[in-house]
Amino acid sequence: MMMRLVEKGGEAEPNVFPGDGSRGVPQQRGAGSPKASPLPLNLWRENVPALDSGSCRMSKTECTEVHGPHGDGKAKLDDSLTNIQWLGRLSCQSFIPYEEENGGNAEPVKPSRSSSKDRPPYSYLQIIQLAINGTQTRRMTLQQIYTWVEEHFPYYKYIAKPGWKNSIRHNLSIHDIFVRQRENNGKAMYWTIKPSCQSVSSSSSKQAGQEKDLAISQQPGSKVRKVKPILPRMCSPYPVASPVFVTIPVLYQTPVLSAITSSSSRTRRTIDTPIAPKLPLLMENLNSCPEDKAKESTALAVMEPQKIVAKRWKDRNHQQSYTSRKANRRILELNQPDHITPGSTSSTYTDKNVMEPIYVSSAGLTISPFKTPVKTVLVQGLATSTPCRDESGVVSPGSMWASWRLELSSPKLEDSLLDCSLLKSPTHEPLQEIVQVRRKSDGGDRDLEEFLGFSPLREISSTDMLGFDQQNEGVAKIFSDFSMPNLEEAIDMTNLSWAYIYNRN
Amino acid sequence: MMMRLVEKGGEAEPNVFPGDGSRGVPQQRGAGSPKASPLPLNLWRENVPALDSGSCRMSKTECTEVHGPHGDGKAKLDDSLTNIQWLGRLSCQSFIPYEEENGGNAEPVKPSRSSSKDRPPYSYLQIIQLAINGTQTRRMTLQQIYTWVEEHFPYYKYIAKPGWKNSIRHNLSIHDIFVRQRENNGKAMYWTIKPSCQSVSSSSSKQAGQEKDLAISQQPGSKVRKVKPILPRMCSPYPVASPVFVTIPVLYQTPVLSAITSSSSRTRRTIDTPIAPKLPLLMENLNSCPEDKAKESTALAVMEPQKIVAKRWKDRNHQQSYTSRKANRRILELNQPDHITPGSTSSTYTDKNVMEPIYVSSAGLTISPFKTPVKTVLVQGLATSTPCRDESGVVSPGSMWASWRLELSSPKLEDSLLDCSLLKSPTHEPLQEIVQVRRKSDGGDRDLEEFLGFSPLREISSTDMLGFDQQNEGVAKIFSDFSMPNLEEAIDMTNLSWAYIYNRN
DNA sequence: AGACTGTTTATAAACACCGCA
DNA sequence: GGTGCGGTGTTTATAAACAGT
Ligand SMILES: [Mg+2]
Ligand SMILES: [Mg+2]
Repeated sequence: MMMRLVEKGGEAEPNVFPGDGSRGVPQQRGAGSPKASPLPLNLWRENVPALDSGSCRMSKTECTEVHGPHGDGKAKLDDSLTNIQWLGRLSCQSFIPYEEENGGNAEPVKPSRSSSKDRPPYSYLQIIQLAINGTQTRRMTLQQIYTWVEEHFPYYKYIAKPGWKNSIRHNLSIHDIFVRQRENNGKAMYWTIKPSCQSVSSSSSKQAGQEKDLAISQQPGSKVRKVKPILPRMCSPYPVASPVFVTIPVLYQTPVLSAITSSSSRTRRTIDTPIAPKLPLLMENLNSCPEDKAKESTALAVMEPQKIVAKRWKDRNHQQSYTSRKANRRILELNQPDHITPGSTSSTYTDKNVMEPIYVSSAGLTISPFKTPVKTVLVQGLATSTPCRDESGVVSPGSMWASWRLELSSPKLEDSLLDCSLLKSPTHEPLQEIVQVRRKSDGGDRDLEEFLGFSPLREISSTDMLGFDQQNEGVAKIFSDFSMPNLEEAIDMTNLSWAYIYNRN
Repeated sequence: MMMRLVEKGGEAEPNVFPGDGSRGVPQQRGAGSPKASPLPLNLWRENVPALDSGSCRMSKTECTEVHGPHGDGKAKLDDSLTNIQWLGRLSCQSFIPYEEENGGNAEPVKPSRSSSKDRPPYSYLQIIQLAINGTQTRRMTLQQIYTWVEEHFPYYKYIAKPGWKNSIRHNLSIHDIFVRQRENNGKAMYWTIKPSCQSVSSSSSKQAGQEKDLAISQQPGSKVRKVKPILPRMCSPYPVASPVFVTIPVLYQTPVLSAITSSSSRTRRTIDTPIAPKLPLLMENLNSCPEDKAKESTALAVMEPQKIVAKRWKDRNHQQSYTSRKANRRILELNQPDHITPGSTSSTYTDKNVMEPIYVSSAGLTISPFKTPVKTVLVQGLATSTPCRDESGVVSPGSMWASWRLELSSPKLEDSLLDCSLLKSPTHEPLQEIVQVRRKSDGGDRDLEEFLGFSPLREISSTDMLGFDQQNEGVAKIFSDFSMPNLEEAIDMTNLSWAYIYNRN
């Protein structure tokens, strides 16, 4: 009797991690009914496959629709004795008490938290962008995305429930920055990233669902599974960065759209959101990173969980709650200057031309797909080509996340060029960008640096184009559809440079 | 000891249905831990509050953050003995076997399936549109939306878990057709519907999650809770309709964007999606519905579940699977004509000027917020002012859904006027619309009619504006932001009429 | 300080469509 | 040619985290 596993839409089961010692050991299924407990017992599979094996009685014939790791969609109906895909079946899941995870007695099979089998701190949105941007052609089939993810994040290959592929497809579908394209002559469908959205969305990373088990684990007396280490959401989109050294430009902000948006003074979001002026890319002020370095690895910024940062801040400030508005504002003030009109002489943000590494997206554009205003954030710059301190053994909160630096092959720069001059507003005014640069080690920042353990990096982020309030993605849609130059028109960007941000008024 | 219920983000508990007999009867909590079972036991609360009471031992002090039905946000910390909000606590949920629900012994407290306490067959997207469009000003605060929903759909007031408010907010946020506006002078935030999207999305209704329990219930030997009666997704957006009598226009379809989209012949979606030409609203060819009727009640189309339709079709065609492509295509061909170029003489869809009721959105525009192409669908027209047959007692599949006709106060027509002339493409070509009209009782339709039990209604649906492939919403965003006339500029639409769809070529 | 409001992500699921065997 | 099935893509529901008001 062959029964089909409808679970997870017939998605493939995760693979067995090589050298895990768990190969062939069936996973436990808890106390419920063996196959179809009406209760979704767990949201995450255990970090350690086959951690507890013993009471799992899943019959092999129950899983006929599993296939291999880099499934080409052809491995079907493998019910031979060598089929061990079902080993990691999600319902065969152990319930490790929360304390046990943090407890001293390290179980032998349990990998360290900084192991690469941990869940990466990137959202699906980011992961897909990383995948697609990691290719030369900047396009990928769905299967290629699957493969890339599995190869770069073993978590999805070995640990995650098969539903992660559903999530990949879901994210491809709902995010408009991902556009389906059909191969010129062939039949294959490729997923691409809209040129106008060429940046990793960066709210690194998921703030949702990541700790849905935490509340449960905090219930007294309840034995709960582990919380997957996913970083909480950070505020700022952070582009897929290649380090570029520029002279820090003046921080200007132009009230370009005050007439268009005509928002009342209460709509803080519209008003405070920096408007993106047209950013001229000139050569004078840029020390481009050596091309080989840029090509060798495009590092992605790694951030610490907000809670860790907040806790440190809290500890340092004597029980000051990290939810304190004042503290938050203090941090944000460092990151996001007030609205500065061109005429105003805000001494805090006057121009200081210092050579500093700045991370920009390869396109030099960061169009946020989100409605929340782009904020500069406390980010540890990791994209420098200098080798980072190796955290051998000790798993500090900082190093835990530092291990998630991605080694990505740098995409061809010319592939990502955006001809910004074609971006026009309906009133035929050229779009503008504002680049925010957070200054370093200035006054109160020192506190922050010390408490953070690193120097907050300057950051460039261009925000909502033309300030369409919360609908900037619509702008991107339109203009990308109409005004975007062909990707085939390769333009050498390696010699482009950032100029001073200018105020066109 | 006061503990805060984090469940559902502190959302209010549902109220007790008046005359339910369940007032004051605590809900059951199953066998798990009383308050915080780590397992999300149920996705839906039982249809019948306090259906099984006995083992619930939830203490009153556990629920301090519940507030009243039409919560004004002020009813907090009501832990008096009169507080019975916790009666319906979601975890106090009974597990009624699937058969028991359909079984003969009707439990006294269980309402009939066609009761208004059943879950309405509308998605949140639709519900919110219904709510907002039901007001004169076409805007609502969040609380007003809550209240409207509770008043119009008792399910949400008495049955649904408090998470439904979260879903409302979620839907307001993710759907770009909902735009936040601040009151001119005041502080209140209002939710509005973008004028360019003035239609009820009408994929009536949810196809997701609606039957997530069905698969479980089909597991042999597993006792499962009931399946909430939510209609599966229909294909076609169907506008919030006021019946308007027009002469059926010619079915034209203009390949306006063939140059712009430049999609290969494989991208079926792009090619087959009708392009929306500019729709001139003239007076000659329209017999507007009497205003009083239109004002009295704007009915929404009620559709039958797709599965029911499909089953009937299947039964009628002797075991022909409803998944048969041929059958499906047969149906779809009736609904969606092939791409008709202006020059082509498609005799199937030539003009027949017959007076027929057509349901159009008050704005005369139906811009789909979806990527899937708009398809006309088998829809039972219920928006006529003639009283519909009352289904007293008997719950037929058809009448079950017919009971969900909404009695909505007709919104002011002048509020929804769209000045289409201002919709311009970036190439300054006026946008065009195509109106699809399905013809009635023509040839093969007779089969369909008979098997359906009603005459499929003609339907007007303009589709993707300018054919931005799957990104029409972006277009709407832009143009609504830039070119939409003020809503304050009231223009009398009651005398407007439909003209023949014309091909500007 | 806390409640309410709004945004984003994760996850599961239903289902349509399509290509292929 | 038909047909069934699996892969792909879209949409909805729900829960949750968390930021903003
Ligand atoms: Mg997409
Ligand atoms: Mg919205």
